[in-house]
Amino acid sequence: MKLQALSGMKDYLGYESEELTDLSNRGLELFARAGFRQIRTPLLEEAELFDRSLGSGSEVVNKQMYTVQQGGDRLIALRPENTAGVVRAVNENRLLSNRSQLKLCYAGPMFRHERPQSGRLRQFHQLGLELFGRSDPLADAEVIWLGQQLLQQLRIDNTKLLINSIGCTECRPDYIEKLIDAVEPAAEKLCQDCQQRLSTNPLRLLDCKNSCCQELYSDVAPSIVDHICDGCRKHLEQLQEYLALLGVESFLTASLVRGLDYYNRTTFEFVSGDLGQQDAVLAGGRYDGLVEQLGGEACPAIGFSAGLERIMLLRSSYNDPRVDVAVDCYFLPIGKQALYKILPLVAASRSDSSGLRVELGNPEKTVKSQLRRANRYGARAVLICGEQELDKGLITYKDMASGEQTALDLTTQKKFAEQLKRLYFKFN
RNA sequence: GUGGCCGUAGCUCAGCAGGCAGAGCACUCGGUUGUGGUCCGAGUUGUCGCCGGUUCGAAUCCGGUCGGCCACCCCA
Repeated sequence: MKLQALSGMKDYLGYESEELTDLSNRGLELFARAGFRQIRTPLLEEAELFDRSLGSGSEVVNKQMYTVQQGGDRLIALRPENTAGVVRAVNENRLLSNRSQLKLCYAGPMFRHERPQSGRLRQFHQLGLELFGRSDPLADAEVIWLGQQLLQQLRIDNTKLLINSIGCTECRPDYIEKLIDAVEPAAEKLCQDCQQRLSTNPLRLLDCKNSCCQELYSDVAPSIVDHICDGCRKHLEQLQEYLALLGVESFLTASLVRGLDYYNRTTFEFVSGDLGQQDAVLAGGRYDGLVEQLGGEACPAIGFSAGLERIMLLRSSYNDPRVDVAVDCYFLPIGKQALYKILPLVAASRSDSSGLRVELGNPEKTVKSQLRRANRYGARAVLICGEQELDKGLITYKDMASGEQTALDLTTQKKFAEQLKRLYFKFN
């Protein structure tokens, strides 16, 4: 059988890999300016960590984790998301002792075993941040503002910010009860999935994509924002005020219910109409109970993460940046003697401070074919060395755009480098 | 996990009521001395995704499998 990448796993070639690195770096830099320090946690964690944080009933934990049985009954898992791991690390390294606030950011691969689609891979990359120790809506506003800044700086426009509050442990159970009461009488009209949800995860009824269900809910289902407690409502209202103040436009969306159990109060999602069904580019929410739930001192927190592959999809649909990087100087030796002369110059030109991209030809090939290749590489300058040059201690500088040729003195390397630079910048 | 469409040269694809595997682009070389792009000429490239079945004969029909795209589910 032919060897090939696993389903849903992708090779990032050339430009794609470079862009992935570049996007991560630009994001982390933006976060750093807002005081976030980097954290890099292991790709593997105990599976229990995700059971206890995301919720053992959640789709991600139930069906999408890559797990490995290790030793006796120890089950380990490739991380399907990063918040749980970060919280584990915060607790384990006691990062919250002696401080009231902690800001962390990260970028790296996540793994979910689901059916691949555009914008959905089994190994994908997320860029995100977590802010610990702040329960005030100003923290939410700052975090959401950073999300918006990130998208803006990466030239992702046409996104829409959806926000919602899913209440807290005090008020959510009451709401869920009311929701069930309202929907249950009509249970027979619901789709299969919703009938299931009614018993397993009633909140998720709200974001069913079936239009029949949606119609029913808009008729009978109470809106969650009308039923959250005073504290939660004030939090939401204050957040909306701050967002307005920051110039961040948001749309209150009662159906925005996220799939991970740890969220409370604020949830938000930046969605794009240009991504097909996988429309969330950047999403997150508040998770005030998680730190304690995973064994730490109680500590409120909020965070988000962005899907880098989805960002790349959006960028390529707006502009087509797939241009191969051109070579600056192509060294062209004619014969082995010339190679001996040229090789040290190539080495020097690649390592000096000029930053020039340098390519070396093949001394066995004809001048014609080497020049062809130099041209294909987009070389701006070619440095030719053959018998004629060797005799005189010279090297020929050829500017590819004009075809103009100049002789450079080869007597000392330093002198050569200076001349090369001068000529190169004269022509470019 | 469920369903629909797809898989032929490095790339984009044609060929498919069963009869020698194709085109464009790309690539290599050449168009007399050591000069690219444009032009002209020549040439190379295949496990037709894989395994099996039907058949005298399968890229073509059938079954399975792997991979891709899309939708559901769910999510970044």
